[in-house]
Amino acid sequence: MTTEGRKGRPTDLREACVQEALAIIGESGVESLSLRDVARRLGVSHQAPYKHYPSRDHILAEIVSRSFSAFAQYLDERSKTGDPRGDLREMGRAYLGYAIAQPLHYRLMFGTPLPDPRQHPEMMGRARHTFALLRTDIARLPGRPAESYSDRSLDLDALFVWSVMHGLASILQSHVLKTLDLAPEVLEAAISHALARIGTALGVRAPEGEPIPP
Amino acid sequence: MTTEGRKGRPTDLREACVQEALAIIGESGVESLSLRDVARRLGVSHQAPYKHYPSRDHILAEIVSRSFSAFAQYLDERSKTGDPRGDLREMGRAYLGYAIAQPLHYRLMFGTPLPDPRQHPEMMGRARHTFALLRTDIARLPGRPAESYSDRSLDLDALFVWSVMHGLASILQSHVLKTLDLAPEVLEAAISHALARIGTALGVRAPEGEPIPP
DNA sequence: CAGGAAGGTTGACGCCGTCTACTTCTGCGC
DNA sequence: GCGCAGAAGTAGACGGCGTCAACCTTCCTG
Repeated sequence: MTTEGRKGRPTDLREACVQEALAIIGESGVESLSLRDVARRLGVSHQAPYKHYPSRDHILAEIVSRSFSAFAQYLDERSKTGDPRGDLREMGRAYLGYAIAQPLHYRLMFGTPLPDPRQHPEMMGRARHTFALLRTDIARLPGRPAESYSDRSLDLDALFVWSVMHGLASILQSHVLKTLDLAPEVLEAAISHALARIGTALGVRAPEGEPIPP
Repeated sequence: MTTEGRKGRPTDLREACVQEALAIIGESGVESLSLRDVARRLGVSHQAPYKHYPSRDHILAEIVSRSFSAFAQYLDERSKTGDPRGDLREMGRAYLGYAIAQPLHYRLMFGTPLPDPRQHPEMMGRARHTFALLRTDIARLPGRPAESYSDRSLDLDALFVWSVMHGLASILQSHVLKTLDLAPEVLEAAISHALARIGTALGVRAPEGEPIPP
């Protein structure tokens, strides 16, 4: 192994900076991330990180890139039911579960202005991959013969489904939500309800006797 | 009138600070807003704003509050068709239109961590008002007899519709979207498509011969 | 062995928010 | 008419930030 967990001057400072920055973001969010703090926590001078990253934006891009990787991997590892309807639902659950479990990392990916994307193609590749996962799951839904389902309709529906998930993920974490004084049961049921509504919107009928999946 | 448009030492510095800060946010976003810059642009010492606001967060809260007011007013002034389906669609259009026309103000309201909401109740009142507008429009939809439509279902559907709109608004402005290389027609049609899908999701059938409203 | 690059250090600059102390103006009670 | 309190504005300082520049080690290589 080439890195040490923490402290005692890491042998691989470049990697240690990323890890420490990830930890800081997970604790208190992107906006409170400072390279000086990273250096301080690593017991290293405030300029040391600059030997490995030209600027704060560059280390941020690296972190965003890894967040996308972790997110994509998480979505890929979701439980697969074999049933297209179930698969899409599990995808939605995985998406929202991640957003709620890692709110600061989620915000990092989708909630803050990113550094110039053209300079970080692999980060963008991960984003495309995630969208492709969603697109595939939707394409497999029953009642939608592939031949009558043009690419554009598919893109539009993927965009729609993504909007619901991203919107709900953002809203569930937003300060605004707390002032609405919604009943706790409403908040608990919000995800299942939204996923069921997505099913309805896409014309997928739940089998009889299965009103709303738990 | 008690304020001057710009320059020549405003008679009402408190108001002028808000206006200048709004302008800065509209130009370059919240994160680049600094009280020193505001003071500089107003030709006033860097401490002058602090005579009217205890901290940066307080002036920010004032601005967020006004953004909510403007947004709520905009939504209230949307065109009303008299038809519940059309009203909901126009509401969606107004919402997304505002988000796209004023991306930085929209991000200010929904995309950044807000100052402690409990200290700014009127700001929260505006947010509640907006949600109530949406709730009312949904309650009026046909095919949903009021008696069988419990408050919780209504809340859940309002949350769902809001998720779509907020999600789409965010995604259409996100850097991530640009890397997906979607066809321009897809992007143009995205809003209408999402609004139509909302209709389907809520069980509202479009009249025959009206596939997707323009 | 010379030399040079990679990696780390110290110091400085100009930004920022914020604290404190000083001035200037204004209105009000006496 | 006077004095004085308080509001409004100014000036300076502090620490934190990102970043630039200069310097020092260490170690690998031609």
